[in-house]
Order: sequence, then structure tokens, then C-alpha cells
Amino acid sequence: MLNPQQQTAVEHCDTPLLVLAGAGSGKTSVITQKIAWLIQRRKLAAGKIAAITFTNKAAREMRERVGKLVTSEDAAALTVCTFHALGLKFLQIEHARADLRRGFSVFDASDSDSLIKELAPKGAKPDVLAGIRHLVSAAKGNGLSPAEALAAARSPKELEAAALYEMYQARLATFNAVDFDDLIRLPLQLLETDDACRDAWRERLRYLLVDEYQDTNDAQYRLLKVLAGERGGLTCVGDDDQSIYAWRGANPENIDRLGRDWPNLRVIKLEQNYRCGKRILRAANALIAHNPHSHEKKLWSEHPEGAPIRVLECKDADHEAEKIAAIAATLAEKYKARWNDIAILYRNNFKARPLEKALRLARVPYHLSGALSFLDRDEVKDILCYLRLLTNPSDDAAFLRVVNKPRREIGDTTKEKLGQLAQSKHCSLLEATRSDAVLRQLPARAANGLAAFSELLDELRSASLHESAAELVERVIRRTGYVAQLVAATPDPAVRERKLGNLNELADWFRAMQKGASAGDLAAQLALLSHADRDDPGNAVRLMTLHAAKGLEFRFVFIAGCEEGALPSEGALDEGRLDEERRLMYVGITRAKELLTLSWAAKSRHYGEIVANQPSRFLAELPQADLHWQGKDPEADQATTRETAQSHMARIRAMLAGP
DNA sequence: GTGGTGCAATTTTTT
DNA sequence: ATTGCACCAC
Repeated sequence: MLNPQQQTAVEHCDTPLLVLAGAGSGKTSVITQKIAWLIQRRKLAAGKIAAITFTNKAAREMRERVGKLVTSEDAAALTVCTFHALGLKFLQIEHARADLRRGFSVFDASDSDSLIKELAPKGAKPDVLAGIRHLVSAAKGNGLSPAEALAAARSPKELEAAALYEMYQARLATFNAVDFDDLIRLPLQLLETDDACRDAWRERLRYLLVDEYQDTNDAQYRLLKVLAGERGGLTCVGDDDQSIYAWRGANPENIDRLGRDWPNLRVIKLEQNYRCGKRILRAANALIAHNPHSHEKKLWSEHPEGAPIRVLECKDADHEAEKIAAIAATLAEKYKARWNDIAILYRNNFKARPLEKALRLARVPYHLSGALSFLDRDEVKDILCYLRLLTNPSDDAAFLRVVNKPRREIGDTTKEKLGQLAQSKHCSLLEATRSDAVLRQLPARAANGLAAFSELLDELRSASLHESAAELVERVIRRTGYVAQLVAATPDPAVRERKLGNLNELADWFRAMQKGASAGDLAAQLALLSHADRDDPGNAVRLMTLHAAKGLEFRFVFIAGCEEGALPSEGALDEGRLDEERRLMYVGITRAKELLTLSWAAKSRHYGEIVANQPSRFLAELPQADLHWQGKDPEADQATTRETAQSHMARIRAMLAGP
């Protein structure tokens, strides 16, 4: 099944291995087969192997595929998860060494945002806040502690951010909480400083396989390095041409670092593509040739040539969406396509709106991935915050979120006052509500509400001691009066049903999880499962961003919004980061197996105003002979391209030859 | 403490 | 143009 390069990659275990795997070259097969090889031929215990991915969906798919190659016992013993999930598991075991107490909370992005906002100078503008948050995250992604970040600060901005990082981290510590970046940074810090801990984990994880290696940041690289050690039980699979996450700290330089840190590194290239038609691949190769390369790679394919790549020129975004919807609708009969053979990709989520509208109108079933995440729904977050607070009474962020849900007449004034009192007593908000001295200093109405809240939590906590996680979740949903409030406050029956459905789904998720785990641990895991990769899209056209499409493939792919300022995005253009945008386009093109359609709109809305667009420069970088431009004026174009003329002739001939 | 009105920011991409 | 949020009147 495997080609010689793939087979070599599977069998090479004695020194670290870097697999430069082009798009569609079967890298997942290499990883899964290699896991099976390690277990069956190298007699390595499955429990000592970890396969690390970047998304939960990728982890799930990998687990599924490995499951077909190894025994179910081995499959269960394997670690197949994201970097962040591995870090969480690590910290849950090693919490004491990381100065965390059992049941610590994982702050999600919005928890982090509010904390930053609280600590930043009052009235700071959103973009300033975002800048600080980005710098703090970048420092953490470089594995820096607050002190190190302060020392490394090069500009006033960085200095300010580093100072804020210190406060931010101190607050997290009092909340007994970590954020996403800490899930990498804290394990790294521990492993690099604590020899006993490092040796134990090296023994525990004897072989590491990393998918999408080009997406690792500095901290992740160092984590791999310290875990793999001199022994170098490590296989990294990646593609520098698919590096599209530099904006969030991914460092594709890590590809070259491997060879420097392990001189015995073996490098294998996978250049045969098993996915795309020749023409699509030729276009992809031509496009990416415009980028500088340190690892030359030439993808080839044995697939048929395939149809020309269509370029739809449209008047505006609505027109574009209508055209795409119309073509998608015909593909089904023309090519015997199932709806889920079709994907519509775009640079930013904003583009999804007109597409949704057009697809609905054309009665094409579609599924929007990524957008409204299950866990971002308010009602789900609320219940999860109850669980967080039950497991971690110090979690002030969770406290603030749920203390007045459902309504207990506790408003901002009370929260503010309570915060001051807790601060002076050096205790958490929840502890403060337990103190009579504190309650006496508040108005009776607020004090009653707080007392009721803390009693409710006490009751739930004592119930949690002898209940499973699933039972506890159901109890929280019922006993807090949450459902009653939800029903009362949501007049629209459709919205109400949806929200209640979300709560049911949440309960289902906990029911499906293993019996032994505590609700708090599960809530922490759930915090990482941020994207809607939970629900099965079914047989529907898939709408998603180009980023979300990485790792997927479809027979028919549309890339909408190929415009200057959109596909090389405005921001990237300003900062001269064109290469990554080109790689994004490359990723999009290489998702297509059979038919690729690119489109651009001559006009679009920009902050409410209508502006004229230019077609993306990337369209000009494709081999023009492989493109079929379909302009705004279909009559005029029909004859202009050879391909259409030929198929036109073919149709006429067929008619003449017919009955 | 809650429910309204007007203003400002939004368009990268995600664990 | 839409939407979230800050500020103000009950």
C-alpha cells in the first residue's frame, strides 16, 4: 500500500525523522502505519507512544485510523491528542509541581480577555487590548516566564505587555487557573528544570509523532526537544508550504532546527500526491513556486488531467454566492456528486453570509464549520462555569459569570464591592460570600442573593461527592433553576428549543465520557474542545475558512473571494506578509481532487461602504492555460476559451450523431 | 439593578 | 450595515 519513501519513513525509528510531506502525499497513513509498526515490530508498548496533532478533529481521525491497524487494547492505551490536551494531562498529573491545586481551571480565550481588560489601564481601546493580549500570548508561546519576558522586552509596548503579563499571571495563580498558552509553557518549564520529572516523562513517552509539524511554536518545539532527549524517539511530519499559522506564533524555522539539534536527523520527502488531478497540482505548484523555498519539493500525480480550473468573475458578493450555489446544485447531477463532496472555502468568516443565503435559496443543504462553536454558546458556558466553580472555588472568573445566573439580584455594584472585600481578605470571591463579616457590609438584598448562591454551591458540592460527572451536570442544570430562567427569559420557542437542546447535548457529552473522571477534569478537557468539530455535518456542502480546510479533501472545491485585499488579506498586505497568504491559497487549491472553481467579486462592502475590487494577484500567478475565465458577460466569454469552444463543438457533434 | 438609547468598532485566520 | 457595549434614566 505504501510507496518506498512512505515505507522507509514508517520503518525508520532509530534516529529522529523529519518527513517533508507535500499536500495529499499520505502523511496520515505514514503516521498511523508507523504507530502500528512501533507496536507490532518494535514491540513498543502502546502506552508509551504519543501522536500529537493541532486540532481535536485531526486527533479523532487519527485515533480512528490507528484503531483499524492495532488491537483495541493498544488503541486505548495510545496517546493521540493535541499539544494542548497533552499539556493538560501533564498538568493534571503534575499539578503540585506546577504550583497548582487539584481541580485547577482552564481559562478560555474570553476569560483571558476579560482578565487582561481588567488589568490594563482603564479605558484602553480594543485594539490596544488586543495588542497586549497578543504580546502576552507571544511571550508565553516563546516559553518565557514573566521575568524573562520583562528582560527580553525590546520596545515600550513589549515592556508594558511584559508588566501586564506579570500581573496577569499572578491573578491566574490566585484563581488556581491556567490559560491555553500555559498548557504548553508550564509543562515545558517543569521538564526543563526538574530532572526527575523530565526523566519520568521521557520514560513514559518513548516515542513521539507530530503531525503538522510546521505549525509548532517555540515552546512546543522545546517541549518536543526535552521529551525526546538525546534518544530522539521522534517523527515530525510537516510541509513548509502549508505553514499558515505564523500569525499566532507558529515558527516554520522549527523545520531546520531539528537538524541542528539532532545531527543524526533523517529527512524523507514525500512528493507523490494521491489526491489531486494533474491540472490542479500543476496550478498549485506554479503558485507556490512564487515563494522562496529552503526545501525544494516537486509534487506529482498519476491522476488524470482533469477539467480546467474555472475562474468566475462576479459583480458583487451576492452575485458570486448565487453563481457558486447554482453550480454546486448542478454538480450533484452532472458528476453524481454527493453534497459532502463539495466544499466552499473563503479567507474570512465574513464571506459566509451571502453564501449561506444563496445556498438556502437554491435549496442546497450546507454545513458551516467552525463558526458558532458549541462551547461558545452562553448557556453551555454557564453550566461549564458552574462545574469549574464546584471543582475550583478560587475560580473568580467562573464565579462572576454564574453568580447572577439565574437572576439573584446581584449586579455590577455588588460584584465590585465583593471584589474589594475579597481582595482585602486575600480570599476568593466565593470564600468571601461565606463570611458573615463580608455579607454584613452589603445591602440586605445582595447579601441574601449571595448567601443563597453559596448555599446552592455547597449543596451541589456535597452531591458531587457521590455522583458521577454526568449526574452532576444534570443536577446543576436542574437545581440551579437555570432551565426555568431560560424558559422564562426566551420567548421565541425556536431559540428556546435550541438552547435547551444545547444543554441536553452537553449532558450527553458528559454521559459519553468515562465513568471515573471527575466533572471538573472533564470540564477542563471540554474547554480545549473549542471547535464545532463535534457534530457530524452529514451529507451537506461544507462551508469553511481556508484555515479550517487544512487536512481535508473534497472532490469539488470552490474558493470564493479571490480578491486583492481579501485573499491576500488587507492586513497581510500591509505587513508585507504575502508568502503566508500564498500558502493559504495553496492549501485551498490542494484540497480539490477533481474540480476547482475560483471566484472573485468586482465590488464588495468594506465597513458598510461599497468599494471596487481587483482580482487576486494569485490568479495571475496560476498557469493561464489551465484556467477558464467566465466573465460577467457570459455571451462574450463563451467563445474566448478553447476549452469551452471544444466542449461546445463536442455537444453539437453529439447532437448531430444522435437520433 | 435592570432595561433602554446612542456610539464605536468590525474584516483575518484558532488551541 | 450590523452588532456589541458603554452610559444613562427608571
